[in-house]
Amino acid sequence: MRIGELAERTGTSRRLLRYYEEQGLIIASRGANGYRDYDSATVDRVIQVRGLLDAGLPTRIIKQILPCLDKPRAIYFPDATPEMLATLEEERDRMARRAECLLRNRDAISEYLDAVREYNRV
Amino acid sequence: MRIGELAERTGTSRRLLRYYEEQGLIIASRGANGYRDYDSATVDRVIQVRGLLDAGLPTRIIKQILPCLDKPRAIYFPDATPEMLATLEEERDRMARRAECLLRNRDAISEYLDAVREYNRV
DNA sequence: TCGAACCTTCACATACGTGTGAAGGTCTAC
DNA sequence: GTAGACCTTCACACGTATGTGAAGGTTCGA
Repeated sequence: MRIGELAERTGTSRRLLRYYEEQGLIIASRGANGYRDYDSATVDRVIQVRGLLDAGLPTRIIKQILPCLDKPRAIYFPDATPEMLATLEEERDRMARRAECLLRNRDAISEYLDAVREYNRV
Repeated sequence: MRIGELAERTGTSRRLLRYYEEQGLIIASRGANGYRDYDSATVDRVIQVRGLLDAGLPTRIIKQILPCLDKPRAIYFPDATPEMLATLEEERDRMARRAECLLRNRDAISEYLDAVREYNRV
């Protein structure tokens, strides 16, 4: 698949797809003419990357957690240094805290909306 | 409380506290000398704002959801226009999606870490 | 064979959160 | 009264994710 199709299927501009590649978040092989050629699994990968970016993670961190997300495990574990594992744990906890924060505030909004609806009903 | 104390109690630079005020996220009264004077509740407010910023929300959105977060309700509901309510619902759902994404990826990281530990144990 | 629609790289631009420093006013303690 | 610690506004700068456009090569259908 070429970049135009990937862009359409992920709702992402070509510019950003090239940027994600530059940041090491996706990879593309090249045809004889230099055009990028994407594996169909890249669609899910891009969607996942966008979700994480939208959740506030910078590309630098996303790149670090991507190896965890491949199923089945493509990476052989000996590659994982203790520092990498520590970073991952830290980042995992950070994500949990972010999620908690979001859910707490989501609940507050819901509660507020309920109160407003109640008010308007009377 | 003046800006220095608030900065220390929230772990936030003075520069950012002024920025948050400029963005309408916190308010400060002014002493006769022009110094900002903060209510003690501002500490929690700043911490909440930082959590939301860290979770990827821009100040523009945070400003919109802040009225939901005051307890007890300081805002009288008639102020809430239908458009505001729609925006809030939308943003609430967006936050839920972000949280989901984070939790899903947190789980994937945990799983990966478990697998690595298992590998290293053998 | 020509034009449209795709692709390439390169580069400049913007919004946003944040850092930093200048130039100057205020307060407190010695 | 002066030194130091606080405050003020203003402005320039940076990193990151993104937009946009130029200049040019490729592919494909009429």
